[in-house]
Amino acid sequence: MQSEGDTWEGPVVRIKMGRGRVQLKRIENKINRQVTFSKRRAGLFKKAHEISVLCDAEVALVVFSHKGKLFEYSTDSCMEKILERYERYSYAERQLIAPESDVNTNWSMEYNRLKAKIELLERNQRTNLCTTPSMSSKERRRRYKNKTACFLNRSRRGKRFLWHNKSNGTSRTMAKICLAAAPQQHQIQHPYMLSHQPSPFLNMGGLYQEEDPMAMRRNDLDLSLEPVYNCNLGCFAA
Amino acid sequence: MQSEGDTWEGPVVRIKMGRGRVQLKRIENKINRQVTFSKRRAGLFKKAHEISVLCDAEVALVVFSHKGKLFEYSTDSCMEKILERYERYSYAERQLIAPESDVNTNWSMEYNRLKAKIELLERNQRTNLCTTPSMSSKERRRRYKNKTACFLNRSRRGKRFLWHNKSNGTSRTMAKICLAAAPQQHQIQHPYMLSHQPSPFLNMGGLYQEEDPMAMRRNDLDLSLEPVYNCNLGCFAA
DNA sequence: AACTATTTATAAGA
DNA sequence: TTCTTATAAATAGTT
Repeated sequence: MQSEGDTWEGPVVRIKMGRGRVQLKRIENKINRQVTFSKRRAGLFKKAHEISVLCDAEVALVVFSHKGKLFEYSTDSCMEKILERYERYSYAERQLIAPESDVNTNWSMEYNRLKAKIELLERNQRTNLCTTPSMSSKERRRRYKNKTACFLNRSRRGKRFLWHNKSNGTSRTMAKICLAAAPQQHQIQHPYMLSHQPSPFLNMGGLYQEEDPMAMRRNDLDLSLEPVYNCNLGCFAA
Repeated sequence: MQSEGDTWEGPVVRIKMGRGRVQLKRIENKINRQVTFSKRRAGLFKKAHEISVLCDAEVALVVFSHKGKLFEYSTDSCMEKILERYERYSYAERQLIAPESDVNTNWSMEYNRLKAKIELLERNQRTNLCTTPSMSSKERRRRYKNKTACFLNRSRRGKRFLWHNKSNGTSRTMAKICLAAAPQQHQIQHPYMLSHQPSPFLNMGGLYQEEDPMAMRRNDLDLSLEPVYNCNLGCFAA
């Protein structure tokens, strides 16, 4: 793309980077969009990592490409924990904002009761990781997932993950990895620094299309109440 | 901080930006850390927004400052939806990783039952926005917050959020807002572009301290496999 | 909050 | 994809 002369009036909707100029709007050219996505994604992840380290912040970053490929980054505390913390925060936030609203005390109480119960169940589940024989295949799979999740969580909780960069023969310690899963490829790569050297990991065929609108429903909000707001949520503690 | 001469060997752990040089490690000076956090956060959010627009990507970014203040950014599709999508991906992923596991069906069933119930209750809550008269002030505040969140979410889900930049008299269309909740302040601001013009929104007292060390644990390894593999995960669709 | 000296990020092009 | 390069953007240290 050639620059269109030297005029440059810069409303917020325009940005200029490197050579040429770009409008802050969707890049129509598929190839360019893909290239830009790769470059900027790497830059974004790098920035996320830097701020987390320099400023001791907790960061969770989720990116879905236009094609539905997932890329994620999170600080040591792990994605799930950060998202849980986020939910808790949002929850508390919402509560704070709407301090006067009273009507259904009953279901409100019940609501809390269920939450507390769920908290317990979740813990239990993490500990036992088991399912009953009468469950449906779907349910079974869900259980399975949970189990795996626990396993992963445990791994995450441990020391950092060591990844060997085969490209140059050196090994680097990376706290985070960027896992990209797509119809035709699945790779683990360093979201920053090593972003130019993706390491093939899994490669599976198949197409995934998000077609069921209900499938978009949230995993029930995972309002895991946890200790962070111990003062406010103490009542929910198991 | 003065540059220490002109030598510059750049291992991965070092970065140089602007004047001076910086090691990619926690900034010990509290003031500097805070300033750097603000600047980089603005930059990070801006980048996140840019990639989402330019590449038509869906982005969710959650940042907790060292002090526990929350900052968030998400594309139009809204944070909750993106996180839901993320959960689904991760879920399918885990399923793929650990396809064999099953044992406690009973509590498992109960667990799901409760979840479904909560789902309903949550919807109900969003509709009614009420609290019981017997709740503590803290609890009341939490309810309140919830209410506002709902409002915000609704705004987000609708067309873009219009924000008037009073500084220059022009109005800009911003899809996202940055919601910062903290002990001493609560504000909504544009995470990018307008990051230097925070708009006071709410200001509430209260102290929030992240004291639980476990809450800081990291996740390393987020092996999210995602639904991209419909062949494998189609069965998980609701 | 501004101001810059510099470095980093990146759009094109190869 | 990956590298190179010209330039714009980001930002550390200052004011």
